[in-house]
Amino acid sequence: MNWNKRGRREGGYHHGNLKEALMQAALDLIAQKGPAGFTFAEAARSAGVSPAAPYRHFRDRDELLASVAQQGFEQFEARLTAAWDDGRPDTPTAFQRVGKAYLAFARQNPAFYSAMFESGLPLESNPALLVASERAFAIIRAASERLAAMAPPNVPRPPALMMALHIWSLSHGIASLFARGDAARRKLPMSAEDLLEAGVLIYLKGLGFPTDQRPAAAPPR
Amino acid sequence: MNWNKRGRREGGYHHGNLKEALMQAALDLIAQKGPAGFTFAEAARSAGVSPAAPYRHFRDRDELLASVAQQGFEQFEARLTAAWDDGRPDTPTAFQRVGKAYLAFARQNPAFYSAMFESGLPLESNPALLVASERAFAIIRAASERLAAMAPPNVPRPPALMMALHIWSLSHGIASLFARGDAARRKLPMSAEDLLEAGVLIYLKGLGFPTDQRPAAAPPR
DNA sequence: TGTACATCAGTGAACGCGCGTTCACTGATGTAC
DNA sequence: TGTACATCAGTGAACGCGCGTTCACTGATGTAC
Repeated sequence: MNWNKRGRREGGYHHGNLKEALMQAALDLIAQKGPAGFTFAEAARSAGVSPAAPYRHFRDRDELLASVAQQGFEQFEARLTAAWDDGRPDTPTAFQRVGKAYLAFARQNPAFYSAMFESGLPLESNPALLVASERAFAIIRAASERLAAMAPPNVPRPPALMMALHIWSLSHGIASLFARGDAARRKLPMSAEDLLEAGVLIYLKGLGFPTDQRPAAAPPR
Repeated sequence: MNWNKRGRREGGYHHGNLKEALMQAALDLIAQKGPAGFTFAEAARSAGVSPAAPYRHFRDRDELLASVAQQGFEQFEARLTAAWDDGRPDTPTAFQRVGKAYLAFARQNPAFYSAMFESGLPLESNPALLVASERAFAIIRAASERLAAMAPPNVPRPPALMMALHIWSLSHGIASLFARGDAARRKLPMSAEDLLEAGVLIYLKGLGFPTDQRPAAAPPR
């Protein structure tokens, strides 16, 4: 196969890697000009193929965009999973790390982020996209389950799903407003990470968790 | 002036209301097809004028989009102000009502919402837009100030700016994920309003506010 | 191991279309006197 | 009150352009035997 690292073919008739190359091209174009600013034809051009070639791999522009968004969710899930690290070294530390990973992803992958959350793709008509998105959320939910299980005995055990939705929403709001990687980012008198960490700490305190989140013993499996 | 309620002129040479009519047309088109899916030419057509007419009022498509976003922020501010109602009948009630108004705006005005937050307009190059956006945020901030002033004497008084940023982010996250008025809305096993209210209550509890937020006396002016 | 052949993944030319933009123009409106 | 005139806010025709899409085609690849 004669294609190089950038996904540009070098001379052969067959590209060999066109689907990936088109998605990468779309991503680059989204990064430059927003989700609105990429066209099928331009993606083909920047992958070095004729304008008819993409039709072998995607029905239309929207299908390409949906593939990009789906790949984004998969990478997002992988990042969250890595950040969670199955709750090591302790649940509260790992929990906060997941939130940081959320912000880091938004900051480092603005094109993915807007394809995933701001491209207007309807989730109903993209079941694969919905599944990928739910898998990413499942990481936050699993982390919340583990944290909820750690609630002190004297307080009512918080519903993990609600916790997860609150944390997701807070992270998403901060990411969208203050930690986005593009020109629409709003200025903030502190780091987005600090804002999120403080918010999560206050929220957990409100649920009855002790202020010092470091447990004496290892968290329950 | 011979133009009717829909902003369509009825026969005269001069439209008389074209600027407003173009913004309304853009809003309708955004509602139908997302911020990406409207063109200068189409806005002109649906306002009933020639494709050259918009140039008398807007330099280009982006300037029209920015005007729409700015008008959106102004209406948003008005809604938040009305919801806040200067803290009546009491600060905590009014505070929660502001959050609800955030969600209601997102739900009822998806076109404005996406023009304001998801159109990728850089805030740096649109000072008027930034100002309009900050005015809307100022309502949340003023409400937070008043609430922070009500903190019980035995707890450290919370920084109102941080509070405002947390509430804004949480509201924005919930609105963007679960209360949007378009097809990208995610399903939720409860109402977005309930999710937000619960989140705010837990957050305020974490700051040391009493669980029952109704004060015995009227809040301080 | 070679060969014939089916299939895959691309080409490139062509098309109709709508967009953005410019231009000289003109009808309507407002105002100075 | 009338009139002349400047200005405003539109027209409509024209243009070049790039996009989406189709089509018959063809080079490359894989596989049956």
